[in-house]
Amino acid sequence: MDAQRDHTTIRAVAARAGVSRQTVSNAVNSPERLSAGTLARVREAIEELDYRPDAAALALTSRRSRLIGIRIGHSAQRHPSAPEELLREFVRAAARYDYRFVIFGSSPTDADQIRGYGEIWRRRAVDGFIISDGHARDARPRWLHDHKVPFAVFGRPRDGAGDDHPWIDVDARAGMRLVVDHLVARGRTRIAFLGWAPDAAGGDDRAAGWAEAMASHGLDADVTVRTADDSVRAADARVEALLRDSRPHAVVCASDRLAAGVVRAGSRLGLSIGDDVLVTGYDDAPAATTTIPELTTLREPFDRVADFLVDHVVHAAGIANEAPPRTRVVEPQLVVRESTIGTRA
Amino acid sequence: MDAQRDHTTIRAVAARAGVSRQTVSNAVNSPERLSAGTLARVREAIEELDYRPDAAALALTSRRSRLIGIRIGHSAQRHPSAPEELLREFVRAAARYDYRFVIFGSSPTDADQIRGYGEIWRRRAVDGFIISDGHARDARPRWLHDHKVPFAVFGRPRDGAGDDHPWIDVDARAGMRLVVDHLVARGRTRIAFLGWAPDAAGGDDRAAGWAEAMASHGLDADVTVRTADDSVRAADARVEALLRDSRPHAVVCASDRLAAGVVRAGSRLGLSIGDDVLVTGYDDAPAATTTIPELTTLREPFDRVADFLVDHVVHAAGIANEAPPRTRVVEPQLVVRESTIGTRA
DNA sequence: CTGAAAGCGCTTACAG
DNA sequence: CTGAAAGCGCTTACAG
Repeated sequence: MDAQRDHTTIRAVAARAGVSRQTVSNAVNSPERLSAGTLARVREAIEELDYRPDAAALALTSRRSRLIGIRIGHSAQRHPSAPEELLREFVRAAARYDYRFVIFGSSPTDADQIRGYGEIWRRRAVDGFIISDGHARDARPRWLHDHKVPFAVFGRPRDGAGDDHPWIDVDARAGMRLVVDHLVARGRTRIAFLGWAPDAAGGDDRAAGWAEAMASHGLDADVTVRTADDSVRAADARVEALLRDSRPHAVVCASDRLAAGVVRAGSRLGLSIGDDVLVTGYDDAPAATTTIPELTTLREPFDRVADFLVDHVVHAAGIANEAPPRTRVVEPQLVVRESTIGTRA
Repeated sequence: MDAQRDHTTIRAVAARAGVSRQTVSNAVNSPERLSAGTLARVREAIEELDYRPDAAALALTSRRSRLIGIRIGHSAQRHPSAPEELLREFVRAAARYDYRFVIFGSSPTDADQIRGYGEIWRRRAVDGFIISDGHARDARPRWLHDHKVPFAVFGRPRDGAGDDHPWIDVDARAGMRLVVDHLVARGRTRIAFLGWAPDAAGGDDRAAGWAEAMASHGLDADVTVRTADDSVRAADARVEALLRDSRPHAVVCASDRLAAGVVRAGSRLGLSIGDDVLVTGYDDAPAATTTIPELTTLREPFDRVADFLVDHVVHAAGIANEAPPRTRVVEPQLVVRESTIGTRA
């Protein structure tokens, strides 16, 4: 049962090398203090015994767990709080500092999550948190800030909330401009928008971006439909009348799942998606490549997002690294597929 | 920078309650040893100061991190090593014991992963591991077993590998029987199978299960197609000839993505999926509900899988809980959707 | 350059 | 019932 018995400790290495424990510690942390001979001897012992410093002891003395906390589960918005692809980038980014991620669950409400942060923080089980699903009227940043917990947020503060914490966001407006420009270049002018019910979440930037881009081309931005949730089924049901009555040349969607619903509804109505009507998604989620035709969409640069967020938390935890700027906005990338250029292209 | 300064320690609680530090420890761990009065006083102090024992100190004295390691990323098979839904269940299951998960990355090769396990284990950064993507000729269980690391595997050992470690698996054969029975009940007899190239991964059980179920109905199991990878595109390309030449009544697929490819190809050929030809998937992944029509599929009981695996690791780490049986096989559940009953149903 | 001392925050025996 | 002692595995000053 007690599988933890036979770990090599610093004591064993010291005995093997014929030095004191402090000298072994110095060999690991301040090798320049040792004579070449001693250093070589200690290193050999470390090698032979395959010694690694104990994580708990290290955390206790350094007051640093080398762990970052992140919640997984549904978010207050319609997306998972941390899609797998993003999680993967977090792990990669943290590994640059020999940090790892601890995942925990909780309900999507801010209050429950704050309780969770508090519980973990009081135990000093992590060095900080990343909030991967920042939203409007978000109570979490303030709490973390007030409690002096290192953290950084994916998603900009809204409703005039202060910029008193680090955040990074994707410029959805710039993304929507790419989309609309692309559709206009394909000769479409009657371009509708399908989004979620307004609620100050990220979706509103997507809607606003579409409207702005339309205006910049001198086009009317008056055909808009909203669904209650981010589901294929809801989009399908909600968009059918639009497709039939307004006869748009293209439908710009706030997500790939919504776009998949448009593809469904359009196909059922006998429209050729990518020819009769162009459809675009957002996120480059798995749904973008399971439809017929595949979806033109916008991909967020998760790698840069993860680097930024991890850099901040690690820095706030006292690890020496270049202090990143307090905030940053990055642009999504247009991924062109059949849903806007047709299958015969 | 040093945000970690103002944590409440056991010393502060002791001072506040006017007792020694051990007495505070006893109040937390062995309350029955204290007199009612002292206990109340200590508890009040804990409450007022919002004290929680330090995780690192606890880990150091108890030799238990209350952390389980799991790798995320691509697997040697065609699936992600731990889809988000499964990860969520892991987190829930671990929380029952006040355990959490640490995630780390690595390439999909066994050798790299073993290196990773070793690195983490030597530091005693976790109490054990869960392998969520056990496969044939899997070198990881042996290594972990030989090094006395607590672990449990999702996926049964193959190639006559010993049952010397805990594992749980989903009975794909039983699942395929449900699928074939369902199709036969819908009056179909010419039932084809679309799977992956044989490679001793889990996919082979799915193929074998289909063949067995066919035989049990006295049906020929001779129409089979294999793709190189688990992609919609590959399935689409690969299945077109089958659909055209063999004219099956139904296509049973080894995954939802493959099934989505069949839906694509079938629709392009003018076949009505769910009527002319029935299609089934496997996994109840997001892809299952983004196709038109939505896919009948098999869902694996991730909740029971997670409970089993966590119970084992936690038990091996010395936490008192009921020792689960060494191995277990659970059955998937048939989820019937339009792809086998038509949209007019 | 190397090691004896003290301490990180806690727990487990063990006296009193 | 309560507290003084020793220790978990390490590191950081600080003597020598």
